[in-house]
Amino acid sequence: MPDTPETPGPHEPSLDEQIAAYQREFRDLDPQVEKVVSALGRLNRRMNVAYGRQVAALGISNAEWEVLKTLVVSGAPYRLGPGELAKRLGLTPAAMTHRIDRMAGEGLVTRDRDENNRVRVIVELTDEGRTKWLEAMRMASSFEEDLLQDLAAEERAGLGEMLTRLLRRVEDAQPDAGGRLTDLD
Amino acid sequence: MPDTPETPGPHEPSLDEQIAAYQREFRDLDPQVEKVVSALGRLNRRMNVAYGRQVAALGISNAEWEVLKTLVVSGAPYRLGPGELAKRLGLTPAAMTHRIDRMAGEGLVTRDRDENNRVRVIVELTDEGRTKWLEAMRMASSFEEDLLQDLAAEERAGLGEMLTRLLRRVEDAQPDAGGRLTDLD
DNA sequence: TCCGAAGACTTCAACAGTAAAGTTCGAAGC
DNA sequence: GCTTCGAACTTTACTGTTGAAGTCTTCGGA
Repeated sequence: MPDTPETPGPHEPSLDEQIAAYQREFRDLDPQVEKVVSALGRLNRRMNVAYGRQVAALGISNAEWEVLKTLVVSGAPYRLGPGELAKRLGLTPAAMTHRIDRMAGEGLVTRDRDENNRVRVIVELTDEGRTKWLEAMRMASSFEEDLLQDLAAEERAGLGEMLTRLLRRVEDAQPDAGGRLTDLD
Repeated sequence: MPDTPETPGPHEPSLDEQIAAYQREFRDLDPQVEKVVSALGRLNRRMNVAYGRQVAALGISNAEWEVLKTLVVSGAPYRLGPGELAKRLGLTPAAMTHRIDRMAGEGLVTRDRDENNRVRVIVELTDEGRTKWLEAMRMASSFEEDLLQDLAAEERAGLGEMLTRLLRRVEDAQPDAGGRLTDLD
């Protein structure tokens, strides 16, 4: 026995190996379904690592980039309240408070009381924040185009269509799930 | 003016609205690419929420479920070291130590020193852990089949094939990214 | 007018994760 | 055989997130 007998296999399993292992333990598993789901999960994880690396070069974190994106999507004048931000980002209001603190300290956003309703707070993107978003977006979109390079135009269309169909299905199943990730019932 | 004038639009943007907003700020964006990427991200988030809800019913967290899955994939006798687990899960060894502590306390795994090499530690799935995995897997796979219900068999195949092609592309681009999520260069 | 309730954040304590330093055991050289 | 090096995990200090309690403002009724 030349190989280390006690070490099972210090070998990162491929997608197919993973699915085969599941099937050995759970006969009813549909390998085609599992392949889609597992590929989706792995792909997403790798992409987040890649995004993290890229935006780190701009001196921001993935978490901060998410806030910038949300404010940009809200459109000019790029203002949202902490509560609304928290809801869209899937965070608790407490976490949002802290994140805004940090980002305000870095000059990416401003935080002010709403003069019309002094209970509300307005978080607004600064010019610097908008610039960071643009730089991050440039890097991200070039990465994304590179990623999809091997897919023909009609494949991209089909892929986008199928994914949005799946998305619609989960959204219908859990109407509120745009909310907090921890909103577990 | 009946509507609140200062509130931009407390309205969760749809995928298409989001992409349209990006395009207003960044002309060079390819909407087809962005649609694929954004749908993928949203879908993944919703699915994680759904998984979290389901496994919570079994008294475990998503994080714990990931550990169970990794041990099951490793095959009988369901043993891996903390370091290997950490690498596969994208965690630091320190986080792994803590997570194993918790799971050992709950009886899902055991943690023992390797008698052949007392520097090493062996984490092994217990019967209870294996049962939990099976229950979680049952729920997950039925959720997943329901999710893919609207896709014809050939669509599922095409989707799986495209996703694995994308996965291969990111993996080639960052050969080590199976590692820690924070391994940002 | 005043009071009570609700809404929108913030604060606080506890928990999960990271980075870096510490510990322990095994292996390789002198 | 002793020592030094390195590998594998643990510990420590700090960051970010959660859940619950607290604060402040507004609104509606007595």
